[in-house]
Amino acid sequence: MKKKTTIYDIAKELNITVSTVSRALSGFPAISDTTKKAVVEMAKKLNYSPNRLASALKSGKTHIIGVIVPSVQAYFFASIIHCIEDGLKDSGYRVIIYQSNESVENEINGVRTLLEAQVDGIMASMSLETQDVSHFAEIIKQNKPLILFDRVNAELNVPTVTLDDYRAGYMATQHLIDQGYKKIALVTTVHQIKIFNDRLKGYKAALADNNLPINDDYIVFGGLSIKDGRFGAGKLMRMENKPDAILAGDDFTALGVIKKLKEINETPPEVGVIGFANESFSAYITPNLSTIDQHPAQMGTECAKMFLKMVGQENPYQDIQHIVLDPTVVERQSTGKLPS
Amino acid sequence: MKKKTTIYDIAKELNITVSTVSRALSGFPAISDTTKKAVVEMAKKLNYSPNRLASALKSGKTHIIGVIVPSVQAYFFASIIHCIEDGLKDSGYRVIIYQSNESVENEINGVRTLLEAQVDGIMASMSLETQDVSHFAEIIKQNKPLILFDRVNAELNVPTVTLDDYRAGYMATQHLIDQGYKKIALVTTVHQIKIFNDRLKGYKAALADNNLPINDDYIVFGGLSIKDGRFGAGKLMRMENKPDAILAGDDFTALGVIKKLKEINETPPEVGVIGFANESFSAYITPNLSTIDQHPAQMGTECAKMFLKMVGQENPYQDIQHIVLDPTVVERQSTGKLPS
DNA sequence: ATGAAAGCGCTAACAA
DNA sequence: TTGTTAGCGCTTTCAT
Repeated sequence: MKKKTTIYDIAKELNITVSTVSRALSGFPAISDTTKKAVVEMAKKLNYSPNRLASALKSGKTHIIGVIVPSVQAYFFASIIHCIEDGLKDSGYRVIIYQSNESVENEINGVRTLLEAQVDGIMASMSLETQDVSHFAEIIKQNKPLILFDRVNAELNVPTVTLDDYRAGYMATQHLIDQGYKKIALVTTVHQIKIFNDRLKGYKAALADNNLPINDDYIVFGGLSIKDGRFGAGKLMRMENKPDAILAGDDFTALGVIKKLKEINETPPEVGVIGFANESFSAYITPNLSTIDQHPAQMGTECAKMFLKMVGQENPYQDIQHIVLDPTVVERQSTGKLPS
Repeated sequence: MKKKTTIYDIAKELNITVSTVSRALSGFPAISDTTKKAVVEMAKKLNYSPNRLASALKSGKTHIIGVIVPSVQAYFFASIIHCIEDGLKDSGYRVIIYQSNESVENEINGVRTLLEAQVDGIMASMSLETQDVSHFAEIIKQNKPLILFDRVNAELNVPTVTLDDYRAGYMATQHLIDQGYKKIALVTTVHQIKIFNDRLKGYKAALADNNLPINDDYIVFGGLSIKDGRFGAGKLMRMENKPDAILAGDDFTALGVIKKLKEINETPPEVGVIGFANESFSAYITPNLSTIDQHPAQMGTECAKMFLKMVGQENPYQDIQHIVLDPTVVERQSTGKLPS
């Protein structure tokens, strides 16, 4: 393997010094056009490719930002990442993705790995398991931008981009009520994550505002997955006073609920079902799934904008903003109750 | 922002030299247990975090490998990545993901970015647009491992992990024939990608082997997406002598086909539909979609293994292997033709 | 407009 | 077992 070309090779070839080459290559103003042109040409001729590692080591800036998400397999997170990349690419920032797979341990590892890789900032959405957030504190201590999105934590005093989850829970419940459902159950996660708590509050508030009783037996705490959805629906529908609609913690859970309901011949919209996230499949299943759109694209864009703002100031945390997006109800067949 | 702790700080504190610290931290054998323990303790006390950049610059190894995929939103690619990560993590390699979004330009950018970031190797699945592959040649020139998977290119003399796509095309077609369909159409991509050509050959071979005519009008060349599926199905079903089954280029396309067929009251399995990739939604749509499983998990695992083997040898390309996996038919409702 | 030189944090060959 | 020292490839301050 022949040695890679460095700025030294270019300098030697042109009988100038590395500093000149460095400046010519990085668009430094005080450089003659002749020199600049010669350098650029020689660089191309020698097939020069800069070593970002070296420049990062010296400058302390890698122009790489790390994004930690539970999983990239969810369309929701994939979309956010896509928009973060998009919003950042013009500024020369690259994104590297780290998946926590809903495990705190992986998440801690992720923060460490990214920090050791000297990323210029981190954006994260927490795993379901995460309670203690001290691993994130290290990022702040290093004075690097940390932005939390969707699954955030109030303890950490950092900028956030979230959905108004209280409203989301409220709207989903209200939608079911508007459609004529009266006995509305909730299948959600046991984990103490703010957004799920907020949704729960929204759910309860909507019931209360409509003078409907809050039945604790109607609230199933479990996981969020197709399997959990099946389980939750099964449990609910075996009750004596069974619900006539189910609000599921996310679309995967809602999918499990629907599958179960179909099996026991309570096919939606007979029993109403609504999910969260507007996952890509939700429009295609039968009956297709009503859901709450959480606007991942907008969320990603806002994260990117916020990051750019933070790196622009000497103290990234001098002005901590919290952006809250409005949820939207996506009305489909699964909540289209017919008048009885 | 207070300065970060370096090995110099640890050395000074302990009155030893940086080399000792470096050795103690990296598990060098010839070091006394006392020193090692003291160093590790002091490192923890000073909240030391290594700067991988510096060590990478010096050693020439970043222990990061880059993966280029068309898009992470497809479950197929997300699964591959997941298994690559899994297969590599015990060896201390980290994965960074670059999405080409099916554009050559992005792909070229991706190779450059990853190379400049000094990754230790690259795994890639090519974009639909890619014809010229010279950007990949640079990786080989640098003598870094390059592994191509799924969407590969024969020009590049590198290890590959692929599905037997000829067989996949053949099996899908044979399955439709076995189910009683006789007039089988194909909706595929215009792009000259090997795997799609192979499938086309398999499709034709299966028809020929069953003494069924090959009707060129039954082969629609377009894109691969829900929209393209709708379009292809529409075009096919408007024909005078319309097909009784459609083989779609991937599951997204198949989904579009199904939607169109339902609209025009030719709901599968009346007209048979089969896709490729076993995307996550295919089991949940109605009718649920028969498809070809391409074993992404195995593909990812093989990529990881191959990489580890390649980095272990002084010349990574001394023994170029091509791993070919066997496709599996996943039989579901969309091809469940009833005897007429 | 260009050059000289120090140094980012770490590793590793050579010495002791 | 530990220390000395020379870089890895680049940026940047201070001269010129």
